[in-house]
Amino acid sequence: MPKVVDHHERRTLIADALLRVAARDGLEAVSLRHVATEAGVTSGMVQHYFRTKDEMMHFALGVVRERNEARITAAVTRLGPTPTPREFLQAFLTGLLPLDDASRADGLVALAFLAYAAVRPEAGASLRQDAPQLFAYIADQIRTAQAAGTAHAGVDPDAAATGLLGLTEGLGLYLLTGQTTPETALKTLDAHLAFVFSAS
Amino acid sequence: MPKVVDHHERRTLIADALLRVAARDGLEAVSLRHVATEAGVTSGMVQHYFRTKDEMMHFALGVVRERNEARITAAVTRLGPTPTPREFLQAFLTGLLPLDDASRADGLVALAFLAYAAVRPEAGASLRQDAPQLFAYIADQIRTAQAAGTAHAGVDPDAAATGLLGLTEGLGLYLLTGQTTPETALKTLDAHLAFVFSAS
DNA sequence: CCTTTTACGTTGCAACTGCAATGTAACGTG
DNA sequence: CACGTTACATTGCAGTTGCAACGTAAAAGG
Repeated sequence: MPKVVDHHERRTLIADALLRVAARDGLEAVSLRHVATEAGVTSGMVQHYFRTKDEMMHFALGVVRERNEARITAAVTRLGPTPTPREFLQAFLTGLLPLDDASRADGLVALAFLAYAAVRPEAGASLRQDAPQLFAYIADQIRTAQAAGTAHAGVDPDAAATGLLGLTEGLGLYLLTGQTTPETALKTLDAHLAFVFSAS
Repeated sequence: MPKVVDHHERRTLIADALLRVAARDGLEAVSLRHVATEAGVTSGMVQHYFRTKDEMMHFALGVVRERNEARITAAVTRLGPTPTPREFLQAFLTGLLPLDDASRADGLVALAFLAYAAVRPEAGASLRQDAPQLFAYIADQIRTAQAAGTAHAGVDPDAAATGLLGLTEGLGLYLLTGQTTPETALKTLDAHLAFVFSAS
């Protein structure tokens, strides 16, 4: 085995360059040569690590997902060991929002990929795969709170979970397009949480 | 003045072809020649009615907005003369959701344009321009309901308006990506309306 | 040392892109 | 019936695209 290099590291390096290009100029500006120059390598090297452009795109999509996941787990672990369901959800959903520059850039890319995947079923599947568990998990949090008496018993956990996630997604969109401010978004999210959970 | 043709009609014809291409293959598949063949005309004609591709894009974006607007006003006028704020909002927000095939196609295109505009500030402005009035209008509906005693007095009308619109947008996204069903989306929207308004 | 495998770099190509340029036919107007 | 304006169609061009083909250097294994 000659000239050993960390394949995954190289691929991530290239994918990072791709994401920078996408965040700056949009996904349609992503070409082999653009990504290569952005990464400071030759286009031949890009071709060496990704046999096709679609393969590169797919890998980059995975990187975005990983980063988002990392952001959320970071926000949640910052909470401490035993958060209440409401605290947990508040941190979780806030972690989903593009509030700082880094997550904003990722959000823009994610938006571009969403449109990209909307007309490419096979790429869309990769986005959809973990959604059901997410819904179920959030619904469970609400059920737990209901059992503990800290959430209103009247609300349907599943509908509430969909509502919370959908609202977060929508607020994220508004943030990305500049139709609202971080303060308003956070306030709105809190207001919705107040609908689901009992006083404070 | 020779050979009189309805300019606007031709442009709409071309824009419609563009939207079909965009809905089927994504915005990046939109090229002069693709649009021309889809419309069944020559690329020369497309160039005749749009001096540049950006001009064509911008026009098509306007068509999408108009169609959306028409859909909403249709849903609202279907209500009858004196709807309650809740009925009105229910119809309004439901009209925003991509529930049938036609609005779904438009929604996909709108999503693509959103990503497109996210990295093109001048195009983004065209999307943002009517948002503030929309927010204010919805907030006013809630205020009216509060004055009439049909909405909970405790809720902040502005936050609730942002919440309703954001949720609708998020649900629309979930519908487009197939992460939820129309039934669930409508149920979730209803549940959120129930948070804001007093018992049905 | 020598061979084989890997890691690139370079070049080239066919396809496509937006767009300018140029042509032609038709129609209303003087 | 000219004639100028408008409505297209055709062609061409420079730039970009994804990708294949080929080349070279280096390092591990025999």
